[in-house]
Amino acid sequence: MAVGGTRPGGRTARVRTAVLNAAGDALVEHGFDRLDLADVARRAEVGKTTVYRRWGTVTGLVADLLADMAEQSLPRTDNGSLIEDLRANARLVQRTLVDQRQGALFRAVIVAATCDSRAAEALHHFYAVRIAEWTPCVEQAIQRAELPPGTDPAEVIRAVSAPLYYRLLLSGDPIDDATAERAAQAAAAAARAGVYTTAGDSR
Amino acid sequence: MAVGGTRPGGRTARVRTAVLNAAGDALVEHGFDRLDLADVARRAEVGKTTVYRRWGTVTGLVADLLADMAEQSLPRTDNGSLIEDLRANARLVQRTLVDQRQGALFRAVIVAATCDSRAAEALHHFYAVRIAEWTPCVEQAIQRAELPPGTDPAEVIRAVSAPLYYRLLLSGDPIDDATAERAAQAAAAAARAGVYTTAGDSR
DNA sequence: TCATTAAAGGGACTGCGGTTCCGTTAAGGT
DNA sequence: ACCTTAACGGAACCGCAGTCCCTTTAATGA
Repeated sequence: MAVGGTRPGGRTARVRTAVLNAAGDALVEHGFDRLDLADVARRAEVGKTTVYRRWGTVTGLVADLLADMAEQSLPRTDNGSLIEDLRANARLVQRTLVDQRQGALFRAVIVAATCDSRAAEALHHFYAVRIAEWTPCVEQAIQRAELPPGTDPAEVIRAVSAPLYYRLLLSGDPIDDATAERAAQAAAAAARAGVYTTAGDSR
Repeated sequence: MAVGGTRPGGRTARVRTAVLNAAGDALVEHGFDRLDLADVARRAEVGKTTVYRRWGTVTGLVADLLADMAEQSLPRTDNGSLIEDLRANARLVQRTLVDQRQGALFRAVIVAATCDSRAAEALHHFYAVRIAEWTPCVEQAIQRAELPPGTDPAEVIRAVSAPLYYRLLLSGDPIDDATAERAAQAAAAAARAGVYTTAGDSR
């Protein structure tokens, strides 16, 4: 007999992906604040009760959606030099944010994080992982003596993304190729100048 | 007789400030998604109907709140050198975002902008004005030959804020003095390296 | 001071997001 | 193949955010 234990079998998994996809669609169409769980259930061809039981709230659902997105992260490519690596990273982020669907999802997920602590935790984890994936390229640059020793790798990677997100969320300016290029160049210039060394400030 | 025309007299203005203050309090306490207009009305000691009639939606109210915030912007100080000016700017933004009330308000306003086009417009205008206030310090730096000619002033100022907002919204890392200092130094280093020149890239 | 009329107030009403209850389906162990 | 039970589904139900309607207040001009 089947005593205790969770049941991650076929149906449950199928429902989860269906609901997560539907939630993504609904978010892209209506945005975070107009998200109706009953509508998600309808799109997923799933009982409304199921959605409420398993996810409960909009932020809970979005948090799970984020966890799902985190699983399918593409590995970074090695491009030989710091600036090439940072450029590749900037382009990747740019493409993601500009993409109709992905951009809307990111906006929704960020919004959810400001409202709900679980979503916030998921988001912070997501970015911690993403950043960690790219830190090796900075470490390599330090070994190549492209950057001063003691440079904080994570800070360099974050510096590449920051201007792009600034445009996405605050200024509304387009996130074009030139923006990505500038973001990569700026991070590289600041890093070379020793701004991100943990020890101290070297002008 | 009083024919036509709006009536911006005492009571109306009094109601507006009362509601805006109450909305701010409620936002700080509950956050954007838990904002209830009836609750705002209660706090403002104003009829629920009035709030719905004049602002209609949560995003509408937040948009007006932002417009109100835009009016009371403090003028920038002149600190003699580029790095000192950027440092002052970074500190100002840092203080604002760290402040319990202001930080929550900014988060709410940014969230509203992702949901509602009017709020988005208000937000973009707000930052355009804020940025414009600080561009003179970059222009002065160009004249002093601290920066290469052709440097885009707005881009430099945005570069200072971007890492701070990144922490506020995405990573959740603390926005401390060191962060502000690094933001100012990084923007200055990138600008000196010619990253923000419109002409082209001077590595 | 008085007439006029924006604008605010109060309270009943309603549509819908979210919950509850209970019957049905299928995963998975034996 | 069969039994057990986690998980899903349908539908009635409920409370409250948002609307409507009508009354009251006070800003403004003559």
